[in-house]
Amino acid sequence: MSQVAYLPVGKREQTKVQNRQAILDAAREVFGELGYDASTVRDIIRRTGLAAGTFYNYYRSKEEVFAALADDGARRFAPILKGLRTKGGAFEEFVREAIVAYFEFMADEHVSWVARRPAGEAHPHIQGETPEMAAVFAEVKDAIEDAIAQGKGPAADSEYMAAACIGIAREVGEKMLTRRPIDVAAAADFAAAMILGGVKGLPAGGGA
Amino acid sequence: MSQVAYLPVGKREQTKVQNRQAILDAAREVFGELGYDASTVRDIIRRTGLAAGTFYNYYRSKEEVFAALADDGARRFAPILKGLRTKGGAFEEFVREAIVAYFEFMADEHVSWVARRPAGEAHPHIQGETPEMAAVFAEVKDAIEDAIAQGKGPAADSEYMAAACIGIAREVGEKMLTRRPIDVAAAADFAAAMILGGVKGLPAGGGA
Amino acid sequence: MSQVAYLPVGKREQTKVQNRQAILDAAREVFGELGYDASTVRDIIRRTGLAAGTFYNYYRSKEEVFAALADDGARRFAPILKGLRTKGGAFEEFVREAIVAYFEFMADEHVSWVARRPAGEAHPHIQGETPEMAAVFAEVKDAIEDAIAQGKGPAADSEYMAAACIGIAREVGEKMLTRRPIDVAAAADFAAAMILGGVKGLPAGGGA
Amino acid sequence: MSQVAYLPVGKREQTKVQNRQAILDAAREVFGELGYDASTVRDIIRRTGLAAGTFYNYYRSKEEVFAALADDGARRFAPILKGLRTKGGAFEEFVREAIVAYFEFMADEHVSWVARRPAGEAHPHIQGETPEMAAVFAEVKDAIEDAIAQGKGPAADSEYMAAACIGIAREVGEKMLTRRPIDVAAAADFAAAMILGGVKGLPAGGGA
DNA sequence: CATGAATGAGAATTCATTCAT
DNA sequence: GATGAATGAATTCTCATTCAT
Repeated sequence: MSQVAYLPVGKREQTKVQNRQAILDAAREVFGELGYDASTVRDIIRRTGLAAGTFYNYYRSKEEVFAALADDGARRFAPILKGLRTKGGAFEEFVREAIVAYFEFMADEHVSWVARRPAGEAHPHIQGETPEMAAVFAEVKDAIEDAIAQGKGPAADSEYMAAACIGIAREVGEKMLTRRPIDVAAAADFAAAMILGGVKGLPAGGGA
Repeated sequence: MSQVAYLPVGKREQTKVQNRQAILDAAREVFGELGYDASTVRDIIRRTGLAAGTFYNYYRSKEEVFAALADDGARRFAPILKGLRTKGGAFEEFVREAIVAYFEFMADEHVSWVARRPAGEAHPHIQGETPEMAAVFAEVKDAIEDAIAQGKGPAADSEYMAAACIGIAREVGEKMLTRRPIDVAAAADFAAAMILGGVKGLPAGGGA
Repeated sequence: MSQVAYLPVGKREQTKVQNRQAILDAAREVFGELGYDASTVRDIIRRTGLAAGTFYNYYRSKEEVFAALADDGARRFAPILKGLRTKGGAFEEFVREAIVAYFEFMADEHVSWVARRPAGEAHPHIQGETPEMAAVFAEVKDAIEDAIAQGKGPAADSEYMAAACIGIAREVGEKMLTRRPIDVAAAADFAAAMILGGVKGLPAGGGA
Repeated sequence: MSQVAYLPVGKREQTKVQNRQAILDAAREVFGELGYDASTVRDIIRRTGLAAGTFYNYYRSKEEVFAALADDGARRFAPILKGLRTKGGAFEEFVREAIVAYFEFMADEHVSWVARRPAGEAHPHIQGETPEMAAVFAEVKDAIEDAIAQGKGPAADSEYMAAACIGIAREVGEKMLTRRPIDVAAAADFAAAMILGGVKGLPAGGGA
C-alpha cells in the first residue's frame, strides 16, 4: 500500500508478470505438443495451475497468446537481423549470416523447448514449428526479399528467388533439428551453398 | 427392365455416387477455406445440403474424407511420376520433369478448386495446400530422395539435398499459384535451375 | 403365379417364415449378449443379414420382438403347466412339479441358447434372463398364486407366499444354470424342500 | 468476514452442494421412472434445470451418478448390518434382523422416493429398484452368504440356501412396498418364518 | 416384399467465456 | 485481480424409421 512509485514492482505487479509468463510458457508447451489447432485454452490453463478466468485477464484468446509468443521471438531476433541488414555487405555474406542466425535461433528455441518439458509426460507428440520460429521465419523472409528486390542479389525473378531461399532454409532447418547433435554450422553451410550455387545458375533477367 | 449391365446405373446408385462426390467436393472447399484442423464434419455436411447422418454412410470421419481426397490426388499423379522414375535419365532431366509434373498438378488442382467455389461466400480464407497436393508432394519427395540416395544425384548430404529440393519446389510452387496467368513452365524452369545450380555448387562429400 | 390355394406355402411364404424366424433368432442372441436395454434394432438386423427396412415388415419395434420371443416361450410351456394344474393333486406335488417344469425349461433354453452362439464371437457378455424365461416365469407365478388363492396351499398370506415361492424359484434357478453339469433334479429338490418347509413353518391365518 | 471456519459456507460452496444434491435427486427420480438403462444424462439434467455442461462439473457419466446413489445407500445401511454381523447370535436371530433391517431400508427409501416426486408428472412409469436398494441388497446378500458359509446356518447347499433367502427377501420385499400401509414387521415376520421353516425342512448334507 | 440409403432427432461431451464471490 | 463453477452453443456420432426403387 505504501510504495514508491518509481516502477510498479509491488507484489501485485510481480504476480502479474509471473502469471503472464506462466501462461506463455504453458502455451508454448501445449502448442509444441498438441499443435496450435488442437490446443485449447483449457489445455493452457490447466498446465498453468491458474484459474480458468485468470487467463482472460491477460489474453483474450488462444490467438492472442500465439501472437505474443511470436512477438517474443521476433523481438529477440530482430536486432540480430537488423545488424545484418545494415552491415551492407555482399549478398553472399548476407545470405549466409542470415541463415546462420535463423538456424541458431531455431536450435536455441528447439533445445530450450524440448528441455523445458517435464520428464514423464503422457504422449508429447512434439510438433514442428513454434510461434517464435514462425515469426523469425517471416522476418528472414522479408529480409531476403528486400535484399533481392534492392538488387543486392542477382537479377532474376526476385520473388521466386526469395521463395526458393525460404524453402531451402525452412526444410533444411527442420531436418537439422532432427539430427543429434544439432550442427548449425554444417546445416547453414549446406543451405548457403545451395542457395548461392542455385542463384548463380539462374538465367539473368526475368523477375516478378 | 432391359438394361445393359455395364455399371450399376439405377437411380439409387446414381445418387450414391453423387452424394459421395458432393461430400468430397464440400470437404475440399471447406478444407480450402478453413484449413483442415479448423474444419468440422458439420461444416462439410452443411455445405452438401445432406442430412447430418448421411455423412456417416460414406465416411467415418473427417480424417477419412481427407484420406480419400489425398488418395484421389495420389492416384491421378502416380502414373506420371512412375514414368519419370522408370525412364532412368540423368538427374537433371529427372528433377526438371518431376517439378514440371508437380507444378502442373498443382496448377490443375488449384484452378479446379478455385473455380468450383461459389461466388459470394462468406469468409473464404483460402488456405494453401489441398490434401491432393499434400499427397502428391509426398510422392515427389520420395522420388527425389530415392534418386539422390541411389547416387543419381551428386555426392553430398542426400537428406539435406532432398530437403532443399522439396523446399524450393514447395515455396516456388505456392508462389506460382498466386500469379496470373499461372505459368508452369517458367516456374519449373526457375525451380529446376535453382536446384541444379545449387547442387552443382555443393562441396562434394558429406552426406547423412 | 399359378398356385393352388390350400395353404400359403409358396416360395414367398417360405421366405416370410424364414425371415421372421431369422429375426427372432438374431434377437434372442442379441438380447442374450447385450441385454435387452442395450440391444438396438440395428444390432438385430445386422446379425440377420436382412436389410434394415425388412425388419419393419415383421415387427414394429424391439419391444414387439421381445414380446414375440416371450410368447414363444409361453406357448411352449403352457401345455406342460396346464397338465399340472388340471391334475389336481396335493399342493406339495404341484409345487414340486411346477418347479421341475420351470427348471427344465430354463435349462433347455439356456443350453440351446448358449449352444447356438457362434464360436469366435467378440465379447459375448451373456446376460441372465431370456424373454422366454421371463414369460414362463410369469406363468408359473400365476399358477402358484392361483393354487394358493384356491386354498390348495396352507392358509397364510397367499400373495407373500407366492412371492416367496417365486423368489426361491428365480434365484435358485439362476444359480443352477451357473453350475456344470446343470442338475435340474437336485435344484428342484432343493427349491421344493425349501418352499414346502417354509410354508409349513408359517403361522396359520393372515393373508392378503 | 468474521466467520467460523467449520465448513466452507460461502455462497459458492452452498450452490455447489445444492447442485450436487439436485443432480442426485433428479437422477433418483429419473432412474425410478425410466429405469437405469433408459435414463439419459439429458433426462437428469433437464430435471435439474441446470445447464447441460454443469452436469459434467459433478459427475463424469450416468454410471458415476448411479454409483454415488448406491454408495449413499450402502453407507447408510452398512453400520446397521455390521452390528448384526458382529453380534454373533444364532442364525434365526441374524436372519430375522437382517431382513428387518433390509425391509426398513426399502420402506424408507421407497417412501422418500415416492414422496419427493412432483405431483403432475408425465409418464411416471415407476420402476422397482433404486440404486440404493440394489447396493443394500448386495450387502445383505454377502452377509447371508457369509453366515451360511460359516456354518452358522444348517448344513445344506449353502449357495442355494443363500440364493433362496435372497429370493424370498427380494420378492416379498417388493410386494410389501405395494401395500398400504407398508407393514415392515409383518413382511419381515413372514419372510423370516419362511426362510427358517424352509431351512429346517432341508435334508441335511449336500452343499456346493 | 426386400432393399438400403436418407433422414433428423437426440445423446454424450467439450470448451470458450462470463461473472458472482 | 484471482477464482472456478455455470453456462450453452457447438461437435461428433448413433439410431429408429421411412420410402423410393
